[in-house]
Amino acid sequence: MNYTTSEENYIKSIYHLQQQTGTVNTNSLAAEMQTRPASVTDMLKKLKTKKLLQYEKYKGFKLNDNGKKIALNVVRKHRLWEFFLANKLGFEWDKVHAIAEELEHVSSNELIERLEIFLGNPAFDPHGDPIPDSKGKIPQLKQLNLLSLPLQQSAMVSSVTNQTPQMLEMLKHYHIIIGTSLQIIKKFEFDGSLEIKVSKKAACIISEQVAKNVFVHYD
Amino acid sequence: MNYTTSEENYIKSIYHLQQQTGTVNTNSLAAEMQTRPASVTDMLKKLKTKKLLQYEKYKGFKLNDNGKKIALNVVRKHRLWEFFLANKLGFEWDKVHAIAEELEHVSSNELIERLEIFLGNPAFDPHGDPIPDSKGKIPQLKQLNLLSLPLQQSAMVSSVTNQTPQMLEMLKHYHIIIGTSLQIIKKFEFDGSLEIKVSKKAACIISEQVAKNVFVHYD
DNA sequence: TTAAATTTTTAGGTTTGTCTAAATTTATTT
DNA sequence: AAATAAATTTAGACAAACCTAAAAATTTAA
Repeated sequence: MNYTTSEENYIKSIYHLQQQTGTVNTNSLAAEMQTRPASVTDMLKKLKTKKLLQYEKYKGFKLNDNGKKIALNVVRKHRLWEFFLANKLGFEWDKVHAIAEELEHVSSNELIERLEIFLGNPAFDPHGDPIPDSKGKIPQLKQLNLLSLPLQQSAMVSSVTNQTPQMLEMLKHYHIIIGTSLQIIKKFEFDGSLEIKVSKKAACIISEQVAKNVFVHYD
Repeated sequence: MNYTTSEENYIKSIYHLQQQTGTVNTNSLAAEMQTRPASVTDMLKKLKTKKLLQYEKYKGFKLNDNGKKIALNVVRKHRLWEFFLANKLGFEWDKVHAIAEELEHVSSNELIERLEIFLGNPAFDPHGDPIPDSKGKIPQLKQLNLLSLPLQQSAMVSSVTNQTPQMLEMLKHYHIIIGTSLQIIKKFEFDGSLEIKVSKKAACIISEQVAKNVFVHYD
C-alpha cells in the first residue's frame, strides 16, 4: 500500500514521540508537526481506518506493528538520503535534514535499495542516528552520555540528541561532528561544565547543557 | 517563487508540447497529462494569474519567458536525476524516467547544483537528451537521423525520439543504448530497413520505423 | 452560410488536508 | 464532590486539484 506525504509525516512523528514516551497524545503531536490539534484528530481517524494505529477517542494512541513498519521505512529513507547528501554531495551535516525531509517521500523501493548499496551500506547517518535495514532492524551501538565518560578516556562522538539549529551551530563552533574524537580533561563541580580536548584543537569548556545531549563510544 | 508538483508538471508538459507545435491547445495537453480538459482549463487560469502563460480563452496558449525558465529548471532537474540513477545507481536507462518524475520536484536548488558537480557536469542524460545548465542554456549537438547516416560510416547513438516502453524494449533487444557505436552495412530499398552492425555484436536488421527515431553523431 | 461537429469553458461537486470556534470529555483543584 | 482547567473532538469552512455534465465558442462541412 502507498501513503501520502502527509500521512508519512504523521506516522514518522508519532514514531519519534512514542519512542520517548511510549504513548502519544494529540497536543504533543500537534506541537511536533506545527499544526492544530483538530487537524491531528482528523488524521488519527484516517490512520486508524488504515489499521496503522491503536487509537480510542480521548485515550492517547500509538502505532501498531503495521504502522511501525511504515515509520521505520520512512526513517530509513530519510537517513540514507542524509548520508548521501553529506558524504557524496558534501553538504554540512546541519543542512541535510531539511532536504531529506523531501527526498524521504520519493516512493521507489528499488531506488532505496540501490542507494544503500551505492553508499556502502552505512549503519549511521551524519547525525549518528542508526539507519534501519530493509527489514526494519536498527543497528545498536552501545554509547554513553558524554557526562558519564571517565576523565582522560578518549572517545568518539556517535550521536547528538538535541538537533536544533541552535545546538548544531554550537557544536560546529566547537568543531564537534559525528566521528570526532575527544576526551575530558576536567569536570567542574560548580556548574557541571566540562573541559574537553577535541582532537588536535586547543582545550575548551562546554556547558553541562550541551554535554548531556552528546553521546560517545569507545572500545 | 515556489510551485506545486502539479503546477510544475503542467508547466513541463506545456513546454514539451510547444517545442513541437509552437502553440498548445487544451485537448492535447489534457491527453499528454492524462487528465480532463476541464482540469486543464482550471490550471491554465492559475498559471495565467501567476504570469507564466500567454493565454486567452478559446485561443490556445504557450509559456512566456518566465514560464519557460521554470520549465527548463524542471527539465534540468529531471535529466540530472536520470543521469544519477543510470550512472551512479546502475538503473537500466528505461527505468529511470518514472523515478525522476518524482525526484524532479524536490525543491532545493543547492541540491541540484551540488548534484551536477558530483555527476561531473554531464551534458546529456541517459536517453541522449540535453541537460540545460543553471541558466537554462541547452547544449546543442549536431546529430543526424540514422536513416541519413552514410553506409559504413561508424557513428554513436546520441538520442532516441520515441521513448515509449515498447521502443525502449526493442532497442534493448538490439543492444542499443545512448553511446553505442554502430554502422550501416546495407540499406534495403524494399521496405527501407537497414542492416546494421552494433559494436562487436553480429549484424542485424532494423526496420525503417525504428531507425527514423534513432539519432547519431560522428566527427 | 447555415448546420453539425469539435473544442473549450463554466457550473457545480468530491477528496484531501488544513483551519477556527464551539462542544465534549477527562484531569486537577479546592 | 463540585468547580475549574486542560485536552480532545466535532461541526462547519476553505483551498487545491481533480471530476462530470452542460453551455458556449469556434471550426468544419454540407
